[in-house]
Amino acid sequence: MLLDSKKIVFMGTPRFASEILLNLLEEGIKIDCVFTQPDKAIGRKSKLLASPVKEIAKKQGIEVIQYEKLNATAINLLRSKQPDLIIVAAYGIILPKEILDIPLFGCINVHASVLPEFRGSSPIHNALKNGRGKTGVSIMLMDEGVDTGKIFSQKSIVIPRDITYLGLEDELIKISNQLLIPTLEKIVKKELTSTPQNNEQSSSTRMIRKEDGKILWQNQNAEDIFNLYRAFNVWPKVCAFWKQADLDKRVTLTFKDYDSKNYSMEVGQVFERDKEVLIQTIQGALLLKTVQLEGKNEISAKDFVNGRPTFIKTILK
RNA sequence: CGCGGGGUGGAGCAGCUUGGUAGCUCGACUGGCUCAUAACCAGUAGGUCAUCGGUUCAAAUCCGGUCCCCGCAA
Repeated sequence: MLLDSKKIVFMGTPRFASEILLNLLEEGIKIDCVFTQPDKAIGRKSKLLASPVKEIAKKQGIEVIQYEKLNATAINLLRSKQPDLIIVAAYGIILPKEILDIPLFGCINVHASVLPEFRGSSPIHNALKNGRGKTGVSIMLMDEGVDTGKIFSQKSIVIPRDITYLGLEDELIKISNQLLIPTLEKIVKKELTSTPQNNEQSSSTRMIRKEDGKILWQNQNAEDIFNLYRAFNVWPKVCAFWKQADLDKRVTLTFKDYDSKNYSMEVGQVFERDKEVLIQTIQGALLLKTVQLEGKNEISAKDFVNGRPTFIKTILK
């Protein structure tokens, strides 16, 4: 394989990237070193947490390089490595032009959407949140814009209606892995042409914020909220507020499904039908699966209502 | 030492402020009713109240230490 003779650097941070890195290694591709974001202080004890990419690299004995941003030192370091190819997947740090110019075959990005749709940092979340029926992955040559480079190859899949973030991410990892090595081989053999993106059809996504998970009862219908749940199931999760003794307590919710029927209830009101716990929205009702009250564990809607019968009939905000 | 909530039969909660027989709903089991049931009726079992120590005639409850779970913030 021509790829074997190339010096490859990998850049990535979250699980989407680490699974791609792992697949490359399992397929016998040699990775010279890995760039990933610095360890982040996380949780109540502010423990430092290494990125999934770092975990994989460490296990495989690959050098790990961590910079907050790619400054002159980082650029010099990378230049000294003399890579032929840089593979980038969800790295989360902008690559300056000096970096893009280093490798002979360029910086190749694996992006989890069918570009030019959903450029930016949260393509998977946005495909779900917007209720898309299809999404996919794109492999492209990076340029100075955010996911604006010329496309080498793409593959799309159907999004099942009941899939949530983790499941969709798995599917996208799978097709990325199917697509990446053949694409790289063709790039190295110079057998592949790249096509520019149609900028007029582009859309962009930003980083997900904690408050994006808050349900807006007056603006979002049952389908919107269900899609929000599918997108943010892992993080930040969707939440609402339950007024108890004049205190607004945060409740984190998950749903089984939604019902497009309307019941004679107020928007945000909780009620029971056929042993299920439902919440009325401006259009349709949500079928509740689990509830987590702040400070407590996540439990099934049935158990929650059992211990707190006053939850029924209350109106969530 | 970032802020806060919590640990009570198998599950989810109440009781704690003002110490004095551990309670509710669900589940389990047994029996009954029923063509039948996830429904209904009657009954049974199941908890050293996270843990260690202190105060007290007496601690789930008050005080202190430890472990574990969770929300917020970063």
